[in-house]
Amino acid sequence: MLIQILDVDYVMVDDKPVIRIFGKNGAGEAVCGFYEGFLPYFYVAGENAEEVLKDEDLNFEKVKRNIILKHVPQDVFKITLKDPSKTPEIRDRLRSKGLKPYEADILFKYRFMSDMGINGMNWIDITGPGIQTESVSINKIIQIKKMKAVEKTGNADLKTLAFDLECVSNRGGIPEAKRDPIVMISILFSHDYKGTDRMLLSTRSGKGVTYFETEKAMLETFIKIVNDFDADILTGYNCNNFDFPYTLERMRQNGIRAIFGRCKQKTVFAKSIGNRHKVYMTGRMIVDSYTIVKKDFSLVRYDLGTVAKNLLNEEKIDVKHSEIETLWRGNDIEFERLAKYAMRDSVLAINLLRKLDLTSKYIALSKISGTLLQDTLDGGETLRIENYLLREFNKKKYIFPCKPEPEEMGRRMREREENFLKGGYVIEPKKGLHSNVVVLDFKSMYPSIINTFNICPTTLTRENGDDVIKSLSGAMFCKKSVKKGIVPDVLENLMKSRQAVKMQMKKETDKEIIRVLDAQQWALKIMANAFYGYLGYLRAKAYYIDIANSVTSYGRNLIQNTSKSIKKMGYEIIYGDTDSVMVQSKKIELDDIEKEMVKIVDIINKDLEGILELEFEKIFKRFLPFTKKRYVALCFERDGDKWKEKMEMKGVETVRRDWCELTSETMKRIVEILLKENDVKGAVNHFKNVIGKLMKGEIAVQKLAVTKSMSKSPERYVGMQPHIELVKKIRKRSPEETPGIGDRIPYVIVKGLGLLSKRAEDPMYVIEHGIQVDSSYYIENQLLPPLERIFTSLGIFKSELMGNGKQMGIMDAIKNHVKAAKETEKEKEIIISSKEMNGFVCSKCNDFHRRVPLVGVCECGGEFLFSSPKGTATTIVAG
DNA sequence: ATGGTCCGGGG
DNA sequence: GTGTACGGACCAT
Repeated sequence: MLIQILDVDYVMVDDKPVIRIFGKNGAGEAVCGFYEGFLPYFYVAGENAEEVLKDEDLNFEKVKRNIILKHVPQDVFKITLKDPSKTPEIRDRLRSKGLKPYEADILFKYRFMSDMGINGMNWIDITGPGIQTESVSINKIIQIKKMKAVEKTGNADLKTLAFDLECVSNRGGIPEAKRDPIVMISILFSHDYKGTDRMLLSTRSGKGVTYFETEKAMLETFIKIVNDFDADILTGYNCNNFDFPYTLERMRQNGIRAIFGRCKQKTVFAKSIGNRHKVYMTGRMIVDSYTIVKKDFSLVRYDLGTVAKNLLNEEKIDVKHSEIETLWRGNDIEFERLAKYAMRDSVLAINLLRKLDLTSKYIALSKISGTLLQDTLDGGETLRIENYLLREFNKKKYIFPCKPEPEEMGRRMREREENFLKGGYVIEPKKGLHSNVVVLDFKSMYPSIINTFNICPTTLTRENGDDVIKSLSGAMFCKKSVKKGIVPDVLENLMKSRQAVKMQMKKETDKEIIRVLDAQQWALKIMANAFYGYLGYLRAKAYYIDIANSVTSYGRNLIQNTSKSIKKMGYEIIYGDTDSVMVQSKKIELDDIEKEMVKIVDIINKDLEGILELEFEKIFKRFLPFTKKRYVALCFERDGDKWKEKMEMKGVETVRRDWCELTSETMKRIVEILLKENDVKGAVNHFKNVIGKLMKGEIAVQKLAVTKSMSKSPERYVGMQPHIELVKKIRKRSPEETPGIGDRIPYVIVKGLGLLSKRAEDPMYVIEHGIQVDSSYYIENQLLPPLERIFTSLGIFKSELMGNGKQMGIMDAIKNHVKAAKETEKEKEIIISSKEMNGFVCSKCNDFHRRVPLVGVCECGGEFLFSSPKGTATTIVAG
């Protein structure tokens, strides 16, 4: 029978481990395969290992294996035991006698999967008799006699259950699982469950609600539903860190065993690490939409409301957290609103998963690396690389080192301090707004370097000789002809596979298959690119600083040489970073530019070694660099016989948590005017225009609001913060509207005297009462900081931006100051001095203000002086 | 620059 | 479970 592997674990039966493979067959049925007779083992180097462990019931076998830094097979012991859980103890005994264990920290399930050549989410063909057992909640159980991996592209039909909790705390703030009960559980099913796709469990009765007298009864039913529906995936929004740990704790409080995985003996449990949790469940997977969205999409905020609106264009039901208790205790209509709210959250969680197809990429990563999907989702790159490398090492009779122990970590850290890891080479960008700049980059630079120069832990050698290549940073590696490295080989395969998948995609017409293939080629790229980082990661099992440094030194050399050659051909280099150079074209039409550059690329490529290859990547019709690693560009990329246009921003955020909409909007528009319209004056005018509108009060108040959340009661805040001061204000004037702990509070800064925080106001209140917002604040603190950087790179200073009629006190002062300086051609110094200026001091009362407290004069009526960091006021502001 | 702390998401 | 460990923004010396 063919099954797709969802999870693997083992249990001890009669003192022997039995591996259990949880999967799904093509018909969408859950299947479990039992595999007996596989025993845990590991290796140790050192003659007296047998002597050290003579009292243990172990099997010793003397074998020859390859190890890193030795170039002939070594004698080692293969130690086989019966119980996987005994390994750490035996491993540590060996270590305490100075012996070096290998592969002694590999989870038993991964030992098995690696040896059998089976991967997470891949298909296997298992054959054997069917058996009956009460240990798992699955009907189809096969005693595996034969097993083999099978190539199959598609995925089994997976059942998903989304859930969401509501609980009330009578003390305000986040409910405490030890104390506050769950009052509602909403559930949404991906597949029909008893004629419905949703259920709402609650300890209060109402319309459309399944009522329970006690929380205990409700939780027991929840368990029953999960098991009955037999979900493959459980999801929720932030369920890893809230819903699961909370549910599990409530089950504990109620004396219920959390048996809702596919093993009837193992409970679902959560381990807490700080305020973070990791949830373990056998046979099913937990996919938290929040975790993935946060990783895969760039948004300002990640609350479910924002996420649903931006990514799905679906609305969350608007219930403030502080309202939940009121609604729960309220009348029927209020209760119904809470019920709808609860249900919607489950709907959104599952919609995120399905409509955004959040799992495909991770499934592809699992298939390639071998890691189980759950671990691919929870763990990082290191886990995937090590899982993959273990298999590749073993194929070549290499044994893999263990995780570094504290002593080794110490050594690595000291070594790194003396001989630190150097990165890529960055060419200083040429200032200004450029047109027709071409990006040439090295195709998979680091993987190609590793492959070309045979850089690998298995080729690293300390003995010089004819068959050795000395890298630019001084490390030595065996020549390919003598010994091909495992990592170089693996990378070549990954890159070749990716090309093959891309070719296949071009021929394919089925949308669903194209989607899977696209995820696959993406995952192959991700895996290939992760190797360099892995080899330089301090905690990696196969970390060697020489290796990481060799890779980057070749990279720097390549980019420098390439840049030099292109200059020799008579072209100007505008910018370059690590694996790319940006060249000034002499043509104007996109097609001409491409032809011109392809010629250059061909010349460069003739002299490159191995699989290294420079590529024409794209054209920046307009290119505006600010500093190293920060630029905006209007980019044209080839798309068949057409050109695809897009805006590209590197290191420049157009949205930030603490910026109001006006700032983001203005920034986007100005970048657009500069890049698309190539109109510097137009950009300046737009900026002036926005400022003009702002000062005339023509900007919608909502666009000026910044939202922050209140995590504790206002009294407990030590410093002064605008949104907290606003809460205090609201409490005084309309206590019934006071926001609660955890609520998000939007505010705008209004005109008036006194501290900034004291001038925070509710946007709605501002509109209703026609209060004026503090335009100076918005100019100085919201608009100028990000935009000034852009304009400065074009040689336009604050003075020019702020000029034009309107008297603005402080602004005018700066303007005059800059003007005076300009006359003596000393703009640069001004930029520096205005950067160093960190506040204002009143000339009369000596009061220090970090920000301009509006209208340019101090509260006492005195004028301001700029103040430098050292505290000395330097420049007098003219009134 | 570097180091520590706080907070996110959820209710 | 052959456990193993967040990450970015922001402040403070």
